Amino acid sequence: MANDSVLMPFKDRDHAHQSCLEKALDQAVKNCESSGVRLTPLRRRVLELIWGSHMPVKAYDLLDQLRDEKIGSAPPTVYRSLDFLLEEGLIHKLQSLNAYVGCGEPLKHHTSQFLICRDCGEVAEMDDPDIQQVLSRKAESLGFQVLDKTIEIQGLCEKCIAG
Amino acid sequence: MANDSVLMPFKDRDHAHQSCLEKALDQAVKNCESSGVRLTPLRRRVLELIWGSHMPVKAYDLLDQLRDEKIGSAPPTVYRSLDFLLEEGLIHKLQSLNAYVGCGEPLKHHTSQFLICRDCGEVAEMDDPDIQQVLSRKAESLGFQVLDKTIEIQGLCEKCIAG
DNA sequence: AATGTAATGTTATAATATAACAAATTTATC
DNA sequence: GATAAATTTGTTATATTATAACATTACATT
Ligand SMILES: [Zn+2]
Ligand SMILES: [Zn+2]
Ligand SMILES: [Zn+2]
Ligand SMILES: [Zn+2]
Repeated sequence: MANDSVLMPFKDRDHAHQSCLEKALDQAVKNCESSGVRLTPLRRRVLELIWGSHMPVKAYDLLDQLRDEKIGSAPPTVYRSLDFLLEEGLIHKLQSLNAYVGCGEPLKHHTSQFLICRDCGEVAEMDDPDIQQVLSRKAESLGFQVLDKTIEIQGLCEKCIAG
Repeated sequence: MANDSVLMPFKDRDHAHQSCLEKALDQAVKNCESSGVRLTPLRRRVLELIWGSHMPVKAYDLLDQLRDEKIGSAPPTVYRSLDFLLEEGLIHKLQSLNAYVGCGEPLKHHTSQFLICRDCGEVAEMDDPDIQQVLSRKAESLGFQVLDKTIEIQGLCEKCIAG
């Protein structure tokens, strides 16, 4: 079973996360250069903080961390950065958690489907053509024009089931 | 194409909504009787207010209406009723809107997929086996145990496209 | 350097939701 | 029916998530 559709799988706790972080930042730099937008130090730092793990991060937790570092200080600081990163497709918002995760494939804009583990809190990101197709077909058959999709599956990841 | 999977389609503005409301309340009474739980006047009224239309309703709008009627008065009043109605499967929460809609098929608990029109604000509810299956299969192929699904498609309904 | 635009700072407030405890109501038991 | 237990609702306070409005700073263009 080819799983190209999994953009960001569940990760082992001891995986080399530094490379996830570096890859994400490299891609963000490229992405912003080619879009002609500015990945300022603040925006870059917010992205780094979000990529601190594969768990969704809350806006006010980001704010606390920024305050510790004497960067920014008020909600608009972090929400503006989040808006920027969302618009550039560098992060996603999980509507069912009011939290944010780094995008596993930021080079092209796309919609995703998320698997959210209720035990370990990690998130996996997919962009599965079969899922997209069945939803698109269904909407089309009802004369509905799709503009955006929110698809978030909550449950238990393989490792947490294994115990 | 048989569309049993559509539990609550988009409705014409001039449809006989009274019958939607009565059906929903009748089913709620039956549902609660068979579950041995109490559909108190407050809970019943909140359900009625939610069924005032096919548009999602916000918690604080419900609270304002209850205050006008001198029923309840504080956030916990409405949130408790919402929790009750959610647990009984009589309403659903739309995570992408922080708003609530009546369930189109409350006699059995189920997950749904929602189509949300950004123009008219109406919501259609589906429980489509093809959608459920493709998601379940995908999750299963990744060793993920599904506990809950959030599937909300935003776009334009047929009538709004027609203009 | 002067000007215009974009980004960030700052203060205040809006919108959504829950905690904790008291009072009232309903149900169960004697 | 009186009493006790459990459920529901009331009440006050607070937590959490997000935006509005306007001032200041940094950057880019001329
Ligand atoms: Zn990693
Ligand atoms: Zn897990
Ligand atoms: Zn109706
Ligand atoms: Zn519409």
